[in-house]
Amino acid sequence: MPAHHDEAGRTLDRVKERPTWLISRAFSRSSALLAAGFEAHGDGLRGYHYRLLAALEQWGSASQADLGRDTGIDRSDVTAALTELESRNLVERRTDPDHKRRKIVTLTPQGADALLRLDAVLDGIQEEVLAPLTAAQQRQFVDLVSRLG
Amino acid sequence: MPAHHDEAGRTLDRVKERPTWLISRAFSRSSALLAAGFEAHGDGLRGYHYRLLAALEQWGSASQADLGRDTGIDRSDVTAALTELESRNLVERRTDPDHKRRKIVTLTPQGADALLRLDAVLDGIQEEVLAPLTAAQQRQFVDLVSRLG
DNA sequence: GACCAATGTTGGCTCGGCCAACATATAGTG
DNA sequence: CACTATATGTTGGCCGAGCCAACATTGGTC
Repeated sequence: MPAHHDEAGRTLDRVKERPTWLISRAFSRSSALLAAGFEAHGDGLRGYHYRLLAALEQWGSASQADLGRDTGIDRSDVTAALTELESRNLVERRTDPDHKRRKIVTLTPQGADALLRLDAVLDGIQEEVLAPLTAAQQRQFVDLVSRLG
Repeated sequence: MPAHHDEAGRTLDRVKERPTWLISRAFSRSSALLAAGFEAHGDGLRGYHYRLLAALEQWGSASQADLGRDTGIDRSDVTAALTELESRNLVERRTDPDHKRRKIVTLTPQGADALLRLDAVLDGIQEEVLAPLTAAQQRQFVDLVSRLG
C-alpha cells in the first residue's frame, strides 16, 4: 500500500485529489487499524485465518479446495494458514474416508471462540474507520463504496 | 490486498458488509486498473516512479532524502526507484558540491515527458474507477472518502 | 578534536496475493 | 478393463508496496 504515513513532507498536487489515491489512503488507514487490532487481540492470527474460520463457521466443514474457492484464497495459502490454525487447535484436518486425497477441515470449539473474539475486534475497527463521518454520511459512504467493487 | 477476484465461490456473510472489506475491495479494483494502465502504457514504470517524477516536477531538484520525505517513500526505496529512472534517462543524479554526501536529483526533459504521459493514463483510470457512479455520486464519494484519510 | 545527525546504500523482512510443479487420487472415456 | 484427464494438497518461488536495521561517509556542533 502506498505511503500515506503521518503526512510527513509536503503534498503532491498531482496525486492528492485523485480518487485512486484517496481510496488507497482510506485503505491504508483501514488496514493499519486492522493490523493493530489483530496485533493486539488476534493471538497472531491474520486476515487469512479469520476468513477461513468464518467460512467454516458459515458453511460447516469443507475440503481445503472448497475453502479456497469460497474464501478466494489460493490453495497454497490455504494449506499454510490451516497449518497454523491447526497448531493452535482452532481447526481439525482429517482425510476424507471416501476420498483419500481430500482433507476435511472442521472448526473446533476453540476455533469458534476465536472467531467470536475476532468478530468483536473487527466490529470495533469498523467504527474507528468510519469515525470521521456522521451516521448519515457513513450510510452514504457504505452505499457508494459498495458499488465500486 | 484481499482476494476480491471474480467472485468465485460464495459470499462470506461476516465480511461482505463490513466497511473495511468494501474499502479493500474498492482498493483492489482501483489498483488492478492502475497496474493494468502502467503495464500497458507505463514503460515498466510503477507508482514509486510516478510519485518521484511528480515531486521533481512540482518542487524542482531535490536530494534523495528530501524526495523521500516529500513523497512518503522510504530512503531505501527512493534509491532503488531512482536507479531505474536514471537508467531510463528520466532523471539525473549528481552529488551536491557543497554536501558531498548528498545527491541532487534533477528531472530530465524525457522525464517531464514521461510524467505527462503517465498523467494522461492516470486520468483515464480515475474515470474508470468511478464509472459505476453517477456524476453526483462521484462528487459525494470523493468528498466522503477524503475524510477517511 | 570529539561527538552526533544526516545521507545514500545494501540487504532483509512482512503481508496479501499469485503461479508452477509435483505426487497422488479420483472420475470419465475409449 | 486401461488410459487419460481432472482434482487435491503441498512445496517453493515470485511480485509490489512498504518498512527497518546496519553501515560508511560526510557535515555540523559542542
